Amino acid sequence: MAERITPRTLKGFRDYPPEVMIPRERLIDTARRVYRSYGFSPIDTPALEYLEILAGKGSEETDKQLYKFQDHGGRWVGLRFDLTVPLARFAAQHINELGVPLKRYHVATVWRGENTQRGRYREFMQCDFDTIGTRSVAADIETALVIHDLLQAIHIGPFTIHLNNRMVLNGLLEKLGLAGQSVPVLRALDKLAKIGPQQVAEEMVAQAGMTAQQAADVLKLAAISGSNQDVLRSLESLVAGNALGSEGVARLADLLGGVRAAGVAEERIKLDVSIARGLDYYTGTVFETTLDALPGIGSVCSGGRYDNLAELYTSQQLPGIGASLGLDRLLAAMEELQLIEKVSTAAPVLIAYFDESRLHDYLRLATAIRAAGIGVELFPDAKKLGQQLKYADRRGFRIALIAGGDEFAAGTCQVKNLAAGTQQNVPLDEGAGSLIAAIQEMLTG
RNA sequence: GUGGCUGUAGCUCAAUUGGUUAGAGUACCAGAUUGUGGAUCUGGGUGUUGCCGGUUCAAGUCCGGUCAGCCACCCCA
Repeated sequence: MAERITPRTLKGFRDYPPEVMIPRERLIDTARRVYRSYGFSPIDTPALEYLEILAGKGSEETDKQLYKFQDHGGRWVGLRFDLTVPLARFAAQHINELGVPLKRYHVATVWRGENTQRGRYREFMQCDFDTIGTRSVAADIETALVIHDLLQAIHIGPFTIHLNNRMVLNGLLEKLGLAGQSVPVLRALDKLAKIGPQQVAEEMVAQAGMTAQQAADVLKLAAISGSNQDVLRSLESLVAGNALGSEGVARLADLLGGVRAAGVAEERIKLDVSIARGLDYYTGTVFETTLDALPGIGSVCSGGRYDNLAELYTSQQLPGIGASLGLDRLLAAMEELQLIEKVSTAAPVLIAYFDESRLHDYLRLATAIRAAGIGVELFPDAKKLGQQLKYADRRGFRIALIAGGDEFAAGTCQVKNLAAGTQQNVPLDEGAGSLIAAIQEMLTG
């Protein structure tokens, strides 16, 4: 016997069986539909890019996580680790043909060679949407609305979109004479919920070179709470006299007003000065979205505004705003909330292969039902009916069609509702119209 | 990248602490009136105890390595 190769997957890489893939695709479809409804258009870019494009950001961490190698022509190449860098390159290369604003969405796989943990894999999918080429707060509002509609569309229950604006913090830092220290400050601030104000203050003193008083002043910002209007008022007085900070507060007010005008319920939106997002390229509005039922899993949709997306690749100024749906997290949440039905068939109807001499009749039936836009599977073997029904049940089919000699003689077909256990005899008329109507009624009812 | 925990059937777990042929539930397959599933009954073990090596008369059990998973740190563009 030949030596066998052990079937296995790489660390951090996953197989997706049907019952995982079906809800996954459904979620992605919903995201695409919502993105499109706002005029975002799909793009795609190569998985593999010149290493210099990907490594352009130059941070050590990036470099460590990047999958890189020499291709057959000796070129140094790497797998994309997010969709933002490819977008920047794409925009720099094509913006003159496409014009602004450029509204695109991109659903694609990315790779990071980082250490794995629950929910952190080396290959995963991102679902980004961005608006490039405008500073208008209208784009910020629209981004919030897309997040809102998306979460609404997946029926996952109440959620909260947390809003902040980097300009507020940067304005405050300017006022305190700490301009330029926003990166270490944000990094420390981001840990607030985890390690508490005391340790955050210590880290700020140690990492950002702040005095204890300055750290306390910054933490004062993070401690602001109350209704959105209360927060706005507190922020106004905190950054009073600083142009940047005041603009940030004004933009938050505009964003809030716009979202409200578009009909979003008040409780869906929360000004939250404590959210920072770890990413240091955000310069204005930042978003995080949590599920009220599962705050512990963190943000399921995050993003923000950046000043200059493509500065590494072009002299053209390309401001933008966008966000990314946390697909894996969202699916984990749906699983935990038991919103995912265990289904491993993509078609709702199974035709039992009952009578071997009737194969052509079954095929004609299937064709007619498919033509009506309904997915049908014909069981491939003329096994015992009980087994076929068991198969239908296990896979999660909704309806089984049963037709044998008796039915064909009477010119009918049995339509069986598998969940309810009920069934009815439907005449097989020309074009199977009655049958299709019965199926449709059963599927919607 | 650092440190810790774990790895037995598809899944959840057992195996008297090193003792001889690795078990149970569930799932799966076949059958129980060759036309009706989710129930019941019968039969079937489907496993290189993750992998490689070491210690020992004897290893699922102890040791080392490796691979994988989980947790914390780091980081998360």
